Amino acid sequence: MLRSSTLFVRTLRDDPADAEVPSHRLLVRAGYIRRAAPGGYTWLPLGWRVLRKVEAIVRDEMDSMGAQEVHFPAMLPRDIYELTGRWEEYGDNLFRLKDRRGADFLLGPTHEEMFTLLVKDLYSSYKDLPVSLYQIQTKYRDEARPRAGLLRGREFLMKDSYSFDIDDAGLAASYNAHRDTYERIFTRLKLPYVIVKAMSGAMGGSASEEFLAPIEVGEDTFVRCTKCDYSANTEAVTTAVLAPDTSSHAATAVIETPNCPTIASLVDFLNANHARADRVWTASDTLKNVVLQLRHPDGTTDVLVVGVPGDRDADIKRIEAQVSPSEVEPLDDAGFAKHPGLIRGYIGPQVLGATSATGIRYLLDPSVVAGSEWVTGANVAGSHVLHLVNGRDFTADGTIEAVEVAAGDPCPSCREPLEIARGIEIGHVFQLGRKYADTLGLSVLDQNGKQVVVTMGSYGIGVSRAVASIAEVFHDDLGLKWPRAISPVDVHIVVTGKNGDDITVAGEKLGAELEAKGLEVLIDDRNGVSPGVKFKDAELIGIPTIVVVGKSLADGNIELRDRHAGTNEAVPLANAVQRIVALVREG
RNA sequence: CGGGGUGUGGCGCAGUUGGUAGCGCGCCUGGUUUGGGACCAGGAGGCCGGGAGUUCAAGUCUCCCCUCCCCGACCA
Repeated sequence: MLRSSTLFVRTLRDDPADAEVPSHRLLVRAGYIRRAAPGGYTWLPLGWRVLRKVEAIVRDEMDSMGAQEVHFPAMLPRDIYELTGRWEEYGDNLFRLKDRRGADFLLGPTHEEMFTLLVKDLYSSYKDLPVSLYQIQTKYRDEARPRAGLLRGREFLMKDSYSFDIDDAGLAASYNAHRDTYERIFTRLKLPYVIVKAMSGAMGGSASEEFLAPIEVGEDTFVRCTKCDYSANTEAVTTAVLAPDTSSHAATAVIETPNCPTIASLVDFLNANHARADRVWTASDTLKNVVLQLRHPDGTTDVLVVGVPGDRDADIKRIEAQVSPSEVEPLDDAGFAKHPGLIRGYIGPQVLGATSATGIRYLLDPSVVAGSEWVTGANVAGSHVLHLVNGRDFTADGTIEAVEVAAGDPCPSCREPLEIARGIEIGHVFQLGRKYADTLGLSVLDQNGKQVVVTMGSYGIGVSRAVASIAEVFHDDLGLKWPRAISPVDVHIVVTGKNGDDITVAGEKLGAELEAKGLEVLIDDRNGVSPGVKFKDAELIGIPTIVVVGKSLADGNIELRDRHAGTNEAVPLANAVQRIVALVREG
């Protein structure tokens, strides 16, 4: 039985000044964690219990899916990470250190290399596969900006697992098994989640999905449909395919538009001097041509122009994800100087495209559908052109997802509006493919005696981050409200009596009886502490069931308080054990 | 890494034109209290983030560095 009188904890009456987000504030205030280093936290007894419970659930489900637990050192030698180039590639995010002989080591930020080499070390036949291995391990990343307490630290606890398969079908099966397991884990943790498509970037074609807990303080932005179950990382959203515009259009007409280098000035000018009969001109009638520079890995550069509706912004990150590994930036003045055909503020697609006069590559956002009509630059300073039709008057070299995704955009799956939300990344499943196996030489003999490169998946759950995420979901103004499965104890008994009186004796007896039934009990046995203080502490600490043994004992009752529901029920002392055990057992 | 803020007993804060640090909570002792963060009396506890400088004298002024928080960049 944990006793408040001796428990190593100190609750704080005031919020710590350096904590902003609720999980950080409350975990410190209720005595679960203390900051020990930049981006590093000490787990106090109550917090350590919660962390271990989360860990136990993760372990239980991983074992159930047939994954096997191993444990690597956190301190790893440089040479292995040289093999995959990640000693350099990781940059400043990698903690590097030297031993007494000057040899380089690192603190593992993730363990793909180690797992790959371990399997290579032990296995050499297709008969050994598939296999999934995992560990629950402290990870180190020298984050540029640790923030929000446990949500982004430089040292944190993570479950990482890796699957090894002989072929793509096997990888898909392992991936799905992990995905299903993650769903079970987060369900047991009571963490709400959405599974969003993530960009797989340079890895090429592999599936990757993130599990996001939809919480405002999260760092990841995603979209989800207001109607169907579509959701995706903002970078990975695909535009709903719209029907071509088949209406007839007037012939193009070049007009003088002095001093209209911006979309806003152009729209104002049009409404003042070329008013439409049916409605006013808006930014969405204009075609904006964004000039970008691609920087390729070999150091060469290219100019790319992207056409987007004038009321939308281009999302450089999203574009970059599609031209990876090239980097994307706006074309600078020097770049413009090399392309006199590009008249800033008056660029139109008539001079763009691989087969055009300039030869500059030109891609359209899919929202610029075939047959649609636009107002755009005439490639002459002070002139624009009306009624320019995609397909009739100009063509592009192709399409690229370019506009910044906005709330209200149509869902690619059902056309209903999308909404934008924030989330905490609590898990990630990723089909790695053969990247690491190729580089590190992990292959096995197949049934024909031929060497086959193994295909891998990697899967992560932030265990310490999950604790913070749960605290973000389950709290109120008074304090934390843990789900039963991960509460540090099952029951918090508050006795309001003095040492040795009937109330205290009854409280102690109840605690012992509950413990005998297998429940974990915290009893507030502090002498001389006023009931108000004990109630406040109990609410702050957030055990889901609070039992008050106090003045109602005179009527033979105890009080059963539900921290989640906020209810307070009088229960005869004689029935208390049975009631409380039933409550805890039903979860 | 850019921008903004911040740093003073365990926690929250004050500290004037430079004169050697104070309040509330918490903690200790004694007493009175005991159903919503009690009261009285007496105590303990601080290299004022660090370093260098200006000055007879620095929490306070100057310079450099660091921390933490927020926004952005970055983030398997």
